[in-house]
Amino acid sequence: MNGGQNLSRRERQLLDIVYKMEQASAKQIMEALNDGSSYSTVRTLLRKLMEKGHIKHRESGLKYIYSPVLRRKTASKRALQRVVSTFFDDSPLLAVNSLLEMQKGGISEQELQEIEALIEKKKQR
Amino acid sequence: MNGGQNLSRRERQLLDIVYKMEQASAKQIMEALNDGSSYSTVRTLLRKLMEKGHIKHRESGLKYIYSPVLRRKTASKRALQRVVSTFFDDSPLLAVNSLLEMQKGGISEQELQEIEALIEKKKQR
DNA sequence: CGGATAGTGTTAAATATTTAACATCATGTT
DNA sequence: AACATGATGTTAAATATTTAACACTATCCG
Repeated sequence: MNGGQNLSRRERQLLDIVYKMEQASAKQIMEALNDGSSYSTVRTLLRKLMEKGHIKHRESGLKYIYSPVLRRKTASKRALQRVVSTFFDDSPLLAVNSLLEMQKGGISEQELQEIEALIEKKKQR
Repeated sequence: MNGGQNLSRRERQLLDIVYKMEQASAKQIMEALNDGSSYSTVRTLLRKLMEKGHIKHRESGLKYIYSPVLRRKTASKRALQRVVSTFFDDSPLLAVNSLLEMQKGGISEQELQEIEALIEKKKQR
């Protein structure tokens, strides 16, 4: 059996959906998956994610609404850290550079200015 | 059997190491893993990554040196895209913000200026 | 009530992953 | 030559993942 931290491929996939949606029922998650997975399958995976402590659920009427245990901010930092470590030699700068170049949902003039404002703010500390 | 794209947990772990190191022998990868995995185990995983088309090898004397098939830049963009999509509502701006706050290997005054320079450059297009 | 519907709980078979043993082959050394 | 060394090639057992069937429970509706 598996201690608790590592996630299988499918578990990771489901967990990412839960993070993305913030809150979702098993059915919504099944729909988000959008492969042919059965409802049973999805629920089995959700149960395992619960057992491993990655998600929790609350009852909403009859059904469960699932949500992540870690705050999104915490999880996102870890995810970014991993990418920065793997692909950018641990340099957030290089990662920022790559983000600036990102096509899809590219960064607008306006957003560039917001980033500059963030930087100015950060400099002052 | 598995078509070719999806990576198991362990395969992903190995592939990340290969991306990080750019080039490595099976032995180096085994050392980088730094759990008790046997040499055989590592090689089996490398073979699967080859079969799936994620890495290639060249012969160096007697042994193989493994390296990624995708250019690091391509792979890193995909990885960032995934994180931005999962955790930042598809907003690179929010991701940049998070990177600026990153503790480990924090961004120096100097680097902040470099980022500003990048932004200026980008604005001019 | 009685049946349809929409959910959960449990369990087990099918499949994939993970691990590593064992065989082999080339090279350098005594 | 004979042996140790350091690598690869092949194969199979152990384990984990993945899938889904089936049983069950509550609510809604005619």
